[in-house]
Amino acid sequence: MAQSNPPFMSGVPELLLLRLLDEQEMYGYELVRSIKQATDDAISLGEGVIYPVLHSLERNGALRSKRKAVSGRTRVYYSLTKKGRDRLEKLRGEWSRIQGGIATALGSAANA
Amino acid sequence: MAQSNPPFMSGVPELLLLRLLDEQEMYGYELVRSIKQATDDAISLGEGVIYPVLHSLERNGALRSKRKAVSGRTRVYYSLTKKGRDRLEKLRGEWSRIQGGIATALGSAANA
DNA sequence: CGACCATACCTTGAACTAAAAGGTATTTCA
DNA sequence: TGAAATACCTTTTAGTTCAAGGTATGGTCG
Repeated sequence: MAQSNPPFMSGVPELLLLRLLDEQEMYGYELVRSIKQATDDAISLGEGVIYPVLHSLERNGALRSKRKAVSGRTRVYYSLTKKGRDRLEKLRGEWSRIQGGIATALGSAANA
Repeated sequence: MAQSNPPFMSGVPELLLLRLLDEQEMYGYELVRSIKQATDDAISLGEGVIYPVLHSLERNGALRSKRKAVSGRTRVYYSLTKKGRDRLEKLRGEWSRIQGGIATALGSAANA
């Protein structure tokens, strides 16, 4: 019946986002720049990635949002819930696993 | 006109494959198991991924292939060309960059 | 011998993700 | 006033991976 697992290394945008929000609440537009900056320009995710992820995380109860009006503009600030912190730890673990696997393959790899 | 860059962390299957072939020539079916093993089961790529990558790398001149008949069965062994080794180094660098970026974001990240 | 599983190649189709671009609205600054 | 930046959001397109199917030979076990 062809139900597909997610690609083996997705979840990184979600991971970065949760990591940053775990430290301080932020709004979407801000996260776009923050991610770029926090990764030393290695990763740059557009709004077309960020907003959908924020919305889906909120739907799942991993994030909570509150609107703030700042100088006439509306910002939607997101912060982690308990569920969000759990999710962060889970993704962190998954990432460490695949990152480690790749490192092993690239490094010693051989001598087999 | 909407020409899209590849997703920010693709190229990993290609990287693993080149890395293994750099050490010894192998055939597709063998690579499927090798990748799983070399990454400590962290990454498991199916034949549907491996074969197309092999073919496209060969088309680009990064791999060279030779058929061998082993006990009545035909195997297609692949090995790296100069171009393939260059490509390997390039991908290695790219990977190190994004991997590093993520590590930075996950680690210190904050205290900002 | 017949059935079945492993080996070995390959392709197709569906699912999922990310990239790019477009759309609305307000503020700031030249 | 007019352009650029802020801030939200969605839609379209493209690209990758996953799952499964399709062919064929060889070995194993009842």
